[in-house]
Amino acid sequence: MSWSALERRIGRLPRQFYARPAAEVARELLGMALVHGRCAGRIVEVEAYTGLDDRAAHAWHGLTNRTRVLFGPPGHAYVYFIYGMYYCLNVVAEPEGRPGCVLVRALEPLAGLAEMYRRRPGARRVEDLASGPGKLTLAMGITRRHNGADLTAGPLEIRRFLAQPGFSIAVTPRIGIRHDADRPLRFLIRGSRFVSRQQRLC
DNA sequence: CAATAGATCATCT
DNA sequence: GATGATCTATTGC
Repeated sequence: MSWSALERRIGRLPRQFYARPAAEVARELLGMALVHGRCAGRIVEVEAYTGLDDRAAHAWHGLTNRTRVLFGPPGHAYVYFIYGMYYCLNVVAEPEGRPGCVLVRALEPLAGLAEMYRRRPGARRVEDLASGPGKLTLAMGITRRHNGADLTAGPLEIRRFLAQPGFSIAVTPRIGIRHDADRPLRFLIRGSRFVSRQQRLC
């Protein structure tokens, strides 16, 4: 196999992967590997936020200091602080100027488990390490320093990995929002033990 | 099991 | 000054 063919199968996702509608990017991020330092996890749950037409999206109010990176080029991290305590990691989607994004909600830990347990003292089982948006940023050591980070170059990466087992995708409404709460924009790997909540189909 | 309270602060009204 | 894309511990059945 040529190097570029191998890259396409196991390499870091290129910017054009992200320059598509948020729901499409969300769906395709399932099964990819999020990597930071020695820690890595398989993405098993995501939510799409479609931008200006989505009352649940931060970008719904338009461009502010906080939402600036959402309006920037795709393939960057949007990390925000919530409930005075937790960080949430999003991936900026859509072409530049359109603020769609994907919230990464749960990971199946793959590597660096000892480090993850150290950062998540409350976790008793592997399933507790990164089964929620706030948990996974803790486990992976992601903070506001990563806001705006380029996922196609730099320490935080998303990679395709070889030997991806087949899986099917479940779709449900998004979790923890008030507005636009019925849109089917949450995507999970069906049957995964590592998702934030058991699936409610729609 | 399910339901609920409390922690705690950046952001925007 | 209110709110929020959460998590954990605790209470109650």
